[in-house]
Amino acid sequence: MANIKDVAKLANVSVATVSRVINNKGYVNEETRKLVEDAIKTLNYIPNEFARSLFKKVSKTIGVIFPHLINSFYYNVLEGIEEEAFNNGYKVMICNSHEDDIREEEYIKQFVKYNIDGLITGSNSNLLYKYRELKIPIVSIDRRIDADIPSVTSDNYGGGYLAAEKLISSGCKYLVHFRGPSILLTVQDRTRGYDKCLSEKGMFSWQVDLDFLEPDINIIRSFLSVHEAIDGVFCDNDIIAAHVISELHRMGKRIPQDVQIIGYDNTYLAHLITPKLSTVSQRMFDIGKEAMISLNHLLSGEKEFNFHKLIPVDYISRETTR
Amino acid sequence: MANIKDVAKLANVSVATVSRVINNKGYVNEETRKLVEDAIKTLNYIPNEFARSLFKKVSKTIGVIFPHLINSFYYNVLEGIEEEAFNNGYKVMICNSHEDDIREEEYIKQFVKYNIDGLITGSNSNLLYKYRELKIPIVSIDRRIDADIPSVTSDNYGGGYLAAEKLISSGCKYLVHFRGPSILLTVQDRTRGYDKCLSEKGMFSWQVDLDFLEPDINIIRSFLSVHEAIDGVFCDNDIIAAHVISELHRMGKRIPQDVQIIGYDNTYLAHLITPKLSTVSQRMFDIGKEAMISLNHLLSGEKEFNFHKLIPVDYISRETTR
DNA sequence: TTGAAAGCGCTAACAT
DNA sequence: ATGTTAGCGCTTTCAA
Repeated sequence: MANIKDVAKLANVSVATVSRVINNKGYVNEETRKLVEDAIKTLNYIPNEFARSLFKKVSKTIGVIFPHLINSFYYNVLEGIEEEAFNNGYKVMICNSHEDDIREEEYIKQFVKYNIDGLITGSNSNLLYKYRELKIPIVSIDRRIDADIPSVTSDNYGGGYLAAEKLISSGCKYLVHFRGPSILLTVQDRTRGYDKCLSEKGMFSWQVDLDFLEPDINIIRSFLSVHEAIDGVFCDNDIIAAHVISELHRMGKRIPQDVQIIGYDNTYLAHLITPKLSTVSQRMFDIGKEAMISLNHLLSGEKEFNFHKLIPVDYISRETTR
Repeated sequence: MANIKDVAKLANVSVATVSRVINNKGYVNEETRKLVEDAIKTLNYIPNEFARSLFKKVSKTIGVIFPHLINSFYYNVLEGIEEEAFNNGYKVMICNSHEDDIREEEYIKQFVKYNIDGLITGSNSNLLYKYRELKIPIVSIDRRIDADIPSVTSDNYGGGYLAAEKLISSGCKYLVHFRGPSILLTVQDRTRGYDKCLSEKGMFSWQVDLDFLEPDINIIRSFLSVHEAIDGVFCDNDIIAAHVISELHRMGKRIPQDVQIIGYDNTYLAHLITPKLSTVSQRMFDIGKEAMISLNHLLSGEKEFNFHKLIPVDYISRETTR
């Protein structure tokens, strides 16, 4: 692998000149530039980023901390981050914390070793103080850690509100919210939005906690059998909604005539099941992209931007609502 | 951020000694070691990996090239890679090529800038010669690039064979294979395995190409309406299988009495739809893990290992087969 | 057992 | 417009 000295020798100039050419900085004669560029080409020279970073103390790398990858939300967000990072010359180093603080700390150490310039975190941990020690710009996803740390959040409150509104305006009287684990902030926000709309309309709804990935079908079944009158269901993801639908089928209910259902996430599941699922869609790619845009602002010293971005959700009307 | 000099000063030793301590290399008195370790702790010192890499010419980083992230196969594999990499002190830098050669080349450049130690590629591009120029160990996923490049492949041939065998042994006579795009190697392999079993049993099957993510329902519908006798269907993923099932429902066919169906991938979709889908399951996490294990062998100079790993598939029997 | 010093590849004063 | 050189933080010979 050729280095800057080799190039300088071949082009018959000093390393400083080569440096000027590759960084497009300082005066350099057009002819010498040509000479250097030719040398670079023939030697297939690519500057060593380590040497550069060692001096400049920036790495053009950002770290991303996520609790999992196996979850459509995170890898879609990751795509958005990666896209925007790439366009700005940043590399992405991923940390999969597995919700494990020890592991996350280990990763944070890696991050300082590699001098990452910035951090995007979607972790649920309480390692904020560790993040701060890094003394680098941080952006938080789906959670407002602190007023001075920019965040990008999906409008969960709005999503909950929207779902309630749709259900009520299309005539539902007896509602249930099959939600995710209520320890999660996102779930709490959706519940608040949902409840807000309910109280505005003077309505009531049951709330049932379920696991996101493997919801307990027996809970759904027994709830539905006890509450025969239910005619409106809001589910915190499409998986739960799919289970509810198959349960209602078993019970001989017609959808959407007897019961209307709204899911969340608009996964491919939504248009696969019969009837096709009406659902609230999160703009995951945008969330990632916006997070990286915020980070970029921080990185370039810009202070005037929307510090706490709320990414809207979209309601996708299909066949499970009237 | 403290550096090695600060530590040396505080411990009243030379930087060389500190280096010996942090690398556990060379002679160092137990007492001095204690001194140094204390200094490291009080200063919260973490060695700068750039300076280290600059000298040692290894980065403890590997690159991963994937065509997408938005695809359960890739992010599950990524989890496996990440897990094993982390356990061996390697960081993962991801490259999302978007099936775009230009973009992939750009990333390869990034990789050399950062001196990555090894590469795992799941790309479908023809940039092998570019990879080779990197002069670093490479492992290929789901594709055997070349005899001298270790690969980790899911047993697609076996999966196809297995599906045919199950269908035939449970009495199917008129078969169809709704497969993915036949340009894909994985699809070709499954088809070969499937056909092999068929020819052994003296049977025949139709082959229909479909898109993996958004299969054209009209193609499925028209095929099924023309070929009324079909009683066995092998689908190259669960999404296609789900569409086939809803189509068969529409036609008034009973599953599995009239028609039996086998999917592929064992996504959560499989146990969500009614009836629950019998399917072929790929060990995605293992594929990633094994790829990193192979890379690790290469990285540590070991030459004696299984160069071309075939990861078995599992048949998951559910309600769409007899 | 420890320290001094050269050097990894690059950048940026400073000098010319 | 170009070259000389110190130094980024670390590792490793070599000498003591």
